[in-house]
Parts: sequence; structure tokens; C-alpha cells
Amino acid sequence: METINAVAALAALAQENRLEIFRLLVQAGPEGMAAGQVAEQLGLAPNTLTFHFDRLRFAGLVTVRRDGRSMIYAARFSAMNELVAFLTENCCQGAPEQCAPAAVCKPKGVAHEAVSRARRR
Amino acid sequence: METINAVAALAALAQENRLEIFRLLVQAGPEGMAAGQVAEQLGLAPNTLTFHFDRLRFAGLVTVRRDGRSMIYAARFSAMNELVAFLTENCCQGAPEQCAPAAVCKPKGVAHEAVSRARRR
DNA sequence: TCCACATTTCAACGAATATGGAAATGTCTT
DNA sequence: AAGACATTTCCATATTCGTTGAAATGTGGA
Repeated sequence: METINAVAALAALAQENRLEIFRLLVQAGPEGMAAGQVAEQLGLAPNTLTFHFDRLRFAGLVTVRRDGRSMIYAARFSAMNELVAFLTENCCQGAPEQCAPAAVCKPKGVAHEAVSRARRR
Repeated sequence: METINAVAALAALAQENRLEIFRLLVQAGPEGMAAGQVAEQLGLAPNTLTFHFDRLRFAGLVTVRRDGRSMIYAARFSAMNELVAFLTENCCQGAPEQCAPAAVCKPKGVAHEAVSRARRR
């Protein structure tokens, strides 16, 4: 992961509403959630939610697909793991044995997800 | 970790220069680095650097101590691990077995560092 | 087609952020 | 005490960000 991408991801998460949105999606798992469900759970206006979803999407943190009238958003776990790996890269110059980058959340079926899927609509 | 603290930490890291500063400190390990060394390696003006260090410090991501004329900044690994744990909390409702929060960087001697040390000068 | 529903787009506003220059503070050496 | 060095504080400025309201788009059912 490049610094610029990490900054984008961190900036996307550095906002109370977006962080809660993302955590909700992380908890929802690879299936994702409809925008309306998220709006209901967090009490956000639909246009505000769209704004935040866009941020998360451009940062590569979520994907979207349409299901009837609803848009289903899902966390992109590979991006989250890459971000964590980037933060801890070469930690302590690798000196202490306990210090090693590691993926923290790998739900089945998304571990090797293609990056090109990140920004699709 | 509370949402508000996570947002503060993420916001602190969501800036190119600060992210590089933090990564430098993570790589430096618990010993830390003098502000001047960081300034030299990243080519930042001293006042700008102070501004960014303050951000990182208020977010609980780094600590400082004085050593002669120099200020030695060090990454607070426990904060980093808490942040990662917060992001991945209850991932996929705990369903997939591979999905579990985990500390990613635990250099010796700082694993159980007291939180009260986070904001000292 | 007409209507209801789900979400997005557009325009506008106040608040927060990053950076620069100049001056001040604290520390060491002589 | 004086000067050099390391870092911090203060002030000003241009840019970015989050939210709101109103209107538009796309989808499914009667």
C-alpha cells in the first residue's frame, strides 16, 4: 500500500459517522448492508449518508452493488488489512520477535479479492 | 477504545506528513527519535513538525520526553493496537473462524504501558 | 403510466486544517 | 553572562470538510 492510499483510507475513517458506518459494515460481514438499513441504525439523512459512502468508496474501503431499489454496501476487508499492515510495517525494525504485521480479519471468500473491484459502482 | 478516541487517532494519522512521522517512530521502536532527526529525515520545518507532533500526542499516539536540548518522541504501540482492535471489533459477528481482533505489534516492555503516560510532556 | 420508495446530485454555508514567517522559550557550552 | 542550538508559540491565510435543503434519478408495483 502506498502512503497516499493509506492517508485516503485513514481520512475516510477519521470521521465519527463514517467510522460507525464502516464498523457496522465490518460487523455485517461480506454480505454487506443496504444503505437504508445503515441510515436507520445510525439516524443519518440519506444525502449525508451518500456523501459518506462516497468517501469510503473512493478510499477503497467499501464496495457497492444494486439490489432492486436498494444499494448494498460492504466493507472491503483486504483494504482494512493492507492498511493495518502499512501502519505496522517494519515495526521496531523487526527486532522484537512479537512484532510482526498480521492480517486481523479475513472472512472466507474475500481474502484474495481483486483490487479492481474496489471502486466499481 | 471509544469511538471519539478512535476518530482522534485516525484523524491524526490521516495526513501525509503525520503518517510518515508516525511510521518512522513505529520503525524506530520504543526508544523513539529526537524531533530534529525526524525533521531531517522528512525535510519538515521545525514549527510544522511541532504542530504535527502535538496532534499525534493529543491523539495518544506518541509520547515525549526531554533529553538535553532534544525532545524524544516515541510511538505508543498500545494505542496503535487498540485502534486496530477497535476497527475489527466483532468482525463479521465473529462468524468466520479466521476473523478475530489481534494485536499486531507488541515490542517488549510496552505491552502493558499505562494509559496515563500517553499525554505527558 | 402513475405513484411510492431508495438513493443520489447540486448548491451553499460555517467550521476545521495545514503551512509559513517571525519571535520566544528552554538548554548546553564556554 | 553570552551565544549557539533545539524546539515551541503566535499570527495570518488559503483550502478542505460536514451538513443541510431542495430537486433529480432510478426501480418496482398497481
